[in-house]
Amino acid sequence: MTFKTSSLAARETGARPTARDVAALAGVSVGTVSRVVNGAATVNAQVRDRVTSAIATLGWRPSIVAQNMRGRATRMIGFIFPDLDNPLFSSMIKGAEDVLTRAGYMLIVGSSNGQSEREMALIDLFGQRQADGLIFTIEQESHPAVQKCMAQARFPIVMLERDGTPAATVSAGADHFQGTLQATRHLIELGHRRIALVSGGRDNRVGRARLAGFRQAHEQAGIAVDDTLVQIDSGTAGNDWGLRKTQWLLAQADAPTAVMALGRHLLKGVLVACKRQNIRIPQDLSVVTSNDSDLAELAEPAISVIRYSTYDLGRAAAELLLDQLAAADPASAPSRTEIPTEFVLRASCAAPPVHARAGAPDRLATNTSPR
Amino acid sequence: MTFKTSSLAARETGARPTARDVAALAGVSVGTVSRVVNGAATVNAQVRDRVTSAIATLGWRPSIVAQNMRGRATRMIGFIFPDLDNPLFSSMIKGAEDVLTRAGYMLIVGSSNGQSEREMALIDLFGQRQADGLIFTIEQESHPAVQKCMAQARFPIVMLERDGTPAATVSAGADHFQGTLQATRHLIELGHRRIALVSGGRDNRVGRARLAGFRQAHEQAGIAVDDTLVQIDSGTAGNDWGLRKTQWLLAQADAPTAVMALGRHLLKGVLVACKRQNIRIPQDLSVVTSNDSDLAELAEPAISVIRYSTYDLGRAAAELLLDQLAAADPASAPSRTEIPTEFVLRASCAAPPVHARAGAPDRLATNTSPR
DNA sequence: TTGTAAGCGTTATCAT
DNA sequence: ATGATAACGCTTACAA
Repeated sequence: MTFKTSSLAARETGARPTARDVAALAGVSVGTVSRVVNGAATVNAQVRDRVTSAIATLGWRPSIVAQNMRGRATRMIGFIFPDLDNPLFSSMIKGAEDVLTRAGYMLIVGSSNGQSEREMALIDLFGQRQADGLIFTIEQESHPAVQKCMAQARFPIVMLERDGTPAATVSAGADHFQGTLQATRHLIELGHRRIALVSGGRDNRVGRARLAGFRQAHEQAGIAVDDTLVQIDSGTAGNDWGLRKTQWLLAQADAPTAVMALGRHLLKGVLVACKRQNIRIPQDLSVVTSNDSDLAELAEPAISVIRYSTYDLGRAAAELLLDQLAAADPASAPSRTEIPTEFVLRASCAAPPVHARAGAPDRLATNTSPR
Repeated sequence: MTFKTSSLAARETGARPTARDVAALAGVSVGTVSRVVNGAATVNAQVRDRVTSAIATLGWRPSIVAQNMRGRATRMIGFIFPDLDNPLFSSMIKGAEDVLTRAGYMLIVGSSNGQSEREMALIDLFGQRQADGLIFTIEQESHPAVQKCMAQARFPIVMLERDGTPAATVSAGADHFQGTLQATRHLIELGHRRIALVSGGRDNRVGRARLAGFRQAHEQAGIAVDDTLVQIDSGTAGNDWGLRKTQWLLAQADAPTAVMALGRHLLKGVLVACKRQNIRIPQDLSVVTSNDSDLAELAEPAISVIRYSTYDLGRAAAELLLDQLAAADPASAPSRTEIPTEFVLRASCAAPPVHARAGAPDRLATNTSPR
C-alpha cells in the first residue's frame, strides 16, 4: 500500500488540490466528488453538503486539462489574423468574444504577420492544443500548403473576410462588391472618368470584390477602366503605402480625378499626399475611403466612406462557428454570412475639375505648390 | 484481455492518432515513440527512422493536453482587458504576442467589460485552464474581491497600465505623470491659468498619475487648481463622454482656455464640440490629447499629444511575465517597467485669448455661434 | 537500447 | 447511494 497525497498535504504545500483531496477531507470517494460537481441526481443531501464545504475549504476547481483528457471539448477557439496590431482586429475579436463567451468558449489569438509558414504553424499548434474551432483570416487564399494544412485540421474553420476554400467552406465577410459598386457609381455620376482604386488584397476576396464592383460600375456606364489606375497590393505593404501610391498616381501625366483608397490605413497617406502637393479635396480630387473612422468623419473636408461593422463581422464568424460545432454532421454544407456595406457620402466627393474634363494635360502645372 | 484501439482503427476512423498507434505501426513501444519525439540520445538510428516515418504516415502530433496532465506547463497566458474593442488593445496584444510567441507561449484573451464579476470569473477560468500567467488591466485597482481573487491565483500576474497591488506587485505602464506634467507646464507657460483636465481612470494609476502631474505643474507655477475643471471619470463612460464633458466645460461661466482631453477616444468629442460652437483651436481654446493618432496628426489644426507606445507597453508586460516565470523564487520582488511618454507640440496650443486673460466674463458671448 | 508500467486528475462503468 | 477502478495520452523511472 503506497502513501498517497492527502488533503493535508495539499493544504500545506501550495500545490493545487485535486478531487482526491476533496474526497479525503469529506470522507467520501472521488467518484462522489465528481458526482456532486456534475450535479448527479443520486447524491445524498448530507454527503453533498460535506463535499461542497470541503470544496470550499480547499478552494478546489476541477482541472479542465483533466476533463479534456477524458474527452471533453476544450472549448477553446483559435483566431488567426495577419496583424493583431490593427484596429480592425479589435472590433472583430470583440464581436467574436461576445458571442463565444456566452457559449462558454475562450479565444486564443495568434498573429500570422502575413507569413504562410506561421499560419501553418499556428493551425498545427491549435490542433495539438485540441482547439474546437478556428476563425481564420488567411493571407493568401490560394496558398496550396496552407489549404492542405486546413484540410487536415480536425476542427471546423470559418474564414473571416476571405472566401471559402476547398478546405474550409464557411465564411463571413463584408459585401465589398456592393459598397465599391455604389461608391464608384456615385463618382461616375459626378462626372469622373479617371478613378483610381487603391486597395490591399491581391489574393483575397476583399480585393477581388472591390475590383469587381469597380469594374461593374465602369462597365455599366460604358467607361473603360485604365489599369494603371488600379493598384491592388499583395501582402501587408509598409505603413506609407497609401502615401506613396497616391503620390505616384498624382504624378502621372493623366492623373486621376478621384481616388478610392479602400482600407482604413490608407486614408492618412492620401490626405498627407494632398496636403504636401496642395491638392484640394474635393475641388481637385475626390476621395473615398473604406472603414469609417474619426479621421474620415472629422477631416476637413469630411471623407466619404464605404462603411460596415467589423464588430458584426466578428460576431458573424463566431456564430457560423457555433453552428458548425452544433451540427451533428461534421461535413457541413458551404455557407456564408455577408455583412452589409453602406456608402456614406460626405464632402470629399464633387464633380471633377473642368480642365480635367476638358482633357488638360496636367492639373499640377496650373497649381504648383511650394513643395 | 480487452481489445485495444490499433493504428489500423485510427487510420480508418477520423480519430486522432495516439502514440500507441504510432508505436504499433513502427513496431516499437510507446516509450520509444516518446523518446524519439523528445529527442532522447539513446535511440537506435534505425528505430528512430521507423518511428519518424510512422509519425509522418499517421500525421501524429503529441497531445498537449496529455502533456499538461503529466505536469508540463500549458504555456498559455491569459490577457484580461476592460474592452477588447479598443484600438489600444490591438497594439498592446501585438506587443505581448511578439514577445510571448518567441518564448513558446500563446495568448488567451478575455474582455471584462469593466465588470469586476467578470474579471473574477476570468481569473478563475484561467486557473482552471492552468494558465501559466496573466496580463491584467484591472478596472478598479482597489476592488477587494478582485484583489483577493488575484491573491489566490496560482500563477503570476502582471498589471498593465495599473499599479501593483498587494496581490500582484509587478506592473508595466506609461509614465503619465511626466507626460501630463510637461504638457500642463507648457500650457501654463503659454499663459493659461484655467486648464481643464478630462480623463478616465478615477480608480487606477493612469488617472491618478495624470492628476498628479497636472497638480504638480500648477503648484510649481503657484497656480491654484480649480476642481470644477478636473473631470476624471470612473469606469467606461459612453462614447460621447468627451463631447458632453467638453460642452459642459465650455458652458461654464468661467470657461477654461485650454483643455487636456487625455484618452484617445476623447479627442473626437472635443473637436465636435468646438466645431458645433464655432470655437477656434487654438485661438479660442488650446487642446492637448493623449495617444497619438491619425486624427491628432491630421486634424486642422494638428493636435498636440502626449505620446507613448502601447506596443512597447504590451512587450514590457510580457517581458515582466517571462521574468517571473523564469524566476525560481515564486514570490518575486515587486518590479515595474515604465514606458516613457513624450509631449508632442503641435498647432493646437497657443496663448489664451486676451479677453480671457483680462478676466472677461464669457468668451462665448463675444463669439456667438448660429446654434 | 528498449519495453513495461505507474501516474497525472478527471469521469464513467461496474459492483456493492 | 456510494465505492472501487479503468481509461483518456503522455512521460519517465525502472527493469530487462
